[in-house]
Amino acid sequence: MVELTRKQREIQERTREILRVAKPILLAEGFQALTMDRVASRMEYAKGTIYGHFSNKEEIVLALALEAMRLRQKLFQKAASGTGLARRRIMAIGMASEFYTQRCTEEFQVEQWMRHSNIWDKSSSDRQILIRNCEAGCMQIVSELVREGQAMGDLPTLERMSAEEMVFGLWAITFGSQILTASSPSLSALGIIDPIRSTRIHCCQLLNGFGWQPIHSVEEYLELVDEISAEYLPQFEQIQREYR
Amino acid sequence: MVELTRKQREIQERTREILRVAKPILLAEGFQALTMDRVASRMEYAKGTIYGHFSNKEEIVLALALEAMRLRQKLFQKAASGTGLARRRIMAIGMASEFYTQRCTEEFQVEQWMRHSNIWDKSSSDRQILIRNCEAGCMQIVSELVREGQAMGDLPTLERMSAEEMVFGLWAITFGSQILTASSPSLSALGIIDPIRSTRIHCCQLLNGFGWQPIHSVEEYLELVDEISAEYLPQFEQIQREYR
DNA sequence: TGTAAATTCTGACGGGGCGTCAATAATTGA
DNA sequence: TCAATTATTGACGCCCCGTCAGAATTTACA
Repeated sequence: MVELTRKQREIQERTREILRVAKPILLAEGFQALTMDRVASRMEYAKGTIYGHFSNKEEIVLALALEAMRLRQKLFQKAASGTGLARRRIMAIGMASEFYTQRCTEEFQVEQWMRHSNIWDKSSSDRQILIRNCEAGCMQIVSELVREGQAMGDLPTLERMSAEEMVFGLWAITFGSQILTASSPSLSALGIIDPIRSTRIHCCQLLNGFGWQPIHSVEEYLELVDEISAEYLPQFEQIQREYR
Repeated sequence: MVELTRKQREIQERTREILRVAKPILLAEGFQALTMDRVASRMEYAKGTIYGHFSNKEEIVLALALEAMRLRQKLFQKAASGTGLARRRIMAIGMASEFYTQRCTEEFQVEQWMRHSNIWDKSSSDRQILIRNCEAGCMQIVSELVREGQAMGDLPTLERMSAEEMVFGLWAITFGSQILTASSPSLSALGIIDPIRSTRIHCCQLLNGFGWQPIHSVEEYLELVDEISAEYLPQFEQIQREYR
């Protein structure tokens, strides 16, 4: 690693400070409210200085998103490195994902901002690549578990369906649920009282559908989920604390 | 219905014209590029006149989105009113949804813009309600089929899980897949070669997981899907033509 | 320590979009 | 025909973006 001069360290620290200032603005008042002038005046620096760190406000959002995704990846790693059969550890990843959405609300929100095409398209491809890599990292953690399940004989391999494609199903179901939950405030008016419970059940049924042993009844599964949840919660909270 | 004066009809026609002008701008160049000045100058009207129809550009997007969702709803209705058991008709709705994403690309995209919180939050609650109602309408079409399946004894009812909550699973999986497909250009780099096929399989496995008779093997299911697809395609295309 | 070069910081500026509203034009109705 | 009503216009004030010439500060070296 290259030695950094005091100046360089100061600049790096300021980059972090910009993100610290920008985050609450973005989260509390939305992307419109996040203006470079505002960030600058809150930091008591001139606007030009901020532009020295981020060439537009979209870059700030992507930088925040990368931090957020790193946290997600750590939670996934922790879940994947737990005990038990592959299916149990896949479930733990489900819990990690739930924890992230529920307890790291702000990070989850930032990830949503990142996906907005206005924002994504205006930021540099360097930063986009970093994020894609992180996404691929998360994906890989899960698909390794699927491969493990297949290798152990717990999960029948399907003709022309890779581990990644199976993960795609779980990803879609949790991601879809989360987006719908976040963007349809009237979900309960539509008859969906407890979307988290529903999502858990759907994941279970999907895994059952694929014949992943041990098959669980919904009741068993929900109990098991609570058990796993209790087991990992302290570890997830630890990771969250370290991140702040 | 109230009689409209010539003037009123002209105004209504102009509202439609605004949407016609705005749509390609939004789709080809994004929300940034959609400016009131631009719409006005293309229509050879003053900006103020446009503001007489839509009080901001977000409203234009929501108006476009409502049109799009009406089309979706019609496709769903057609699928739901087809022949066969409830499970077959649910599959037809899957095909409708696929058709919409694949062949009504523009409408699907507009729906995505609508979901952006910047846009959603800035438009009037009147329009939001119209959209919510349309969404609820789509939901209801599907949940009726679930109830029918339960009533016929093909689908076991689950303790504390409503028809709507089951639909939520299908909705999440298709919606999630579609968003991921649309927003992750690198999906094939992640190992997901054919996301549509994957999504079909996941839906099948979810329904299998819930024990919805007749249970299909993946192979059977994929063949059946092709058959259903061929059956409905002309009808879907007809609806699409009427809409344009 | 003094000073010239290099680096960092500043904020005024041009460009552009938003939404408004007083003024103007067109239409209606008596 | 003409006053009242309704529709249309576009200049205006406001705000934000991203830049860049010049001021301020730091560094390097005699």
